[in-house]
Amino acid sequence: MSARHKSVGRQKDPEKRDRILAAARKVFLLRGFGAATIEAIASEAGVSKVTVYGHFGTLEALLHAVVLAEADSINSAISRPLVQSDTLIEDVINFGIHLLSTLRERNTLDFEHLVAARATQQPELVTAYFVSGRARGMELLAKLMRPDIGEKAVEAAEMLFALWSGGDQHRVLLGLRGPLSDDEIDCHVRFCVDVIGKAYSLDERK
Amino acid sequence: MSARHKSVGRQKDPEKRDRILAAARKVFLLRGFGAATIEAIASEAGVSKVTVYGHFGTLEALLHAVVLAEADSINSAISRPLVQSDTLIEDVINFGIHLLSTLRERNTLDFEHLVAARATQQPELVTAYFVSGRARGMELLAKLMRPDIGEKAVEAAEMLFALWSGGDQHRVLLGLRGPLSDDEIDCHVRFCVDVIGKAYSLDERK
DNA sequence: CCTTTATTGAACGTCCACGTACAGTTAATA
DNA sequence: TATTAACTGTACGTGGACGTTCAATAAAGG
Repeated sequence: MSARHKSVGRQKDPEKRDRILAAARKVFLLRGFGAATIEAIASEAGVSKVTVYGHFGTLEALLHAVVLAEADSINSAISRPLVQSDTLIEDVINFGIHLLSTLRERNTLDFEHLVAARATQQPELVTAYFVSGRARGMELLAKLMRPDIGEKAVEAAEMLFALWSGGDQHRVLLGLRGPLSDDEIDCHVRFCVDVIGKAYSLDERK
Repeated sequence: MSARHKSVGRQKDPEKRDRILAAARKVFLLRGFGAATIEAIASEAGVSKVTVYGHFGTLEALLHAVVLAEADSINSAISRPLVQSDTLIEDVINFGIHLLSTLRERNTLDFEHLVAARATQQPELVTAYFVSGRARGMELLAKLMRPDIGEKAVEAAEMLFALWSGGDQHRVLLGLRGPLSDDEIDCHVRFCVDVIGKAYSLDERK
């Protein structure tokens, strides 16, 4: 009955799929998941409603696809090859600066909200977003510090992440203040590294 | 025209107001804001729809009221008079344990989600929740440490908060793992205090 | 060629929640 | 007592989005 008709008949247009995704992205961010409708997305994509149903079945599936794509993009932004500097500490600092610069972007913030809003109804979404975002970032950071502090690196990376994204950055996420300035990021990142450095005796040698 | 008819005619029944609030709380937590309807809340409260419109005008207003009430309750839970112990550090640790015990509760987590989900559409909600929750907690913690480290106390309190509620507690919030056990809380709280203690030379004297 | 699938545009019936209105009651004040 | 306003139950019209169907056209395979 339900055999795979792979190469029979017309193909689904991948370009339309992309247009739908882009439109969905736009609508979700603009109106939030609750107010987003398939019809609005179809119209925004310049595509018929039936086509949307054909590519993705439901709003949830659409959101899932959108978030996955974006998580990937954000993630690869974070893990972009870092400039190697003289000391390990400088490397860590650069990583932090780069991370916070990404986290303060309007786009990133909006996506965090979008995902958080669905935490109860679509837990897999959160998992996917977290795993391909934060989790990979932490791994990278830990790898960076491992030469110096060994197995404690994972723990230290987690603490650094917590410090970096807590405090004022958390306020930014909640919309309680505007995005951190470059100076604030630099200052905050270094300060946190200092704190963790003392606790884990990260030192200056390379 | 629009004079205040304060004491003319029947009064709005405060008990019904409470029933509506309780019902709204239940419905919001159960179905999320997006799927909550005034009719469902009215029926859950055993009250006519018109009465709900009379007490609160909109769903948003209802959510606002519900969140304010809950934030107050959570907040007063956090700032409950602490057991005085021998050392300042023990006091701080007790505060942290108490805080994390509150944060891991299903109820608290659900409310954080509810608020986060509305961050874009109802920013005032986030502000209110944060101010009467986190912010007061931090003040208290800072006050606790001020005798020892003076003006740095605010900064230190913020760092501690970040460390405490980051890492695994953050995973709990995202639904990536079950709530922290008592042991985990105890251990984590002490460890964080240790880290911050080293950076700010919190010491054992009282 | 023929068959199968994708896509469109429009139309469909359904459902659900909205916000309001009405007539009748219950409770407060003056 | 008369007045004013809070309530109830019910009903109404409206609008929005759902998910599906249909006939027609376009693209891909055998």
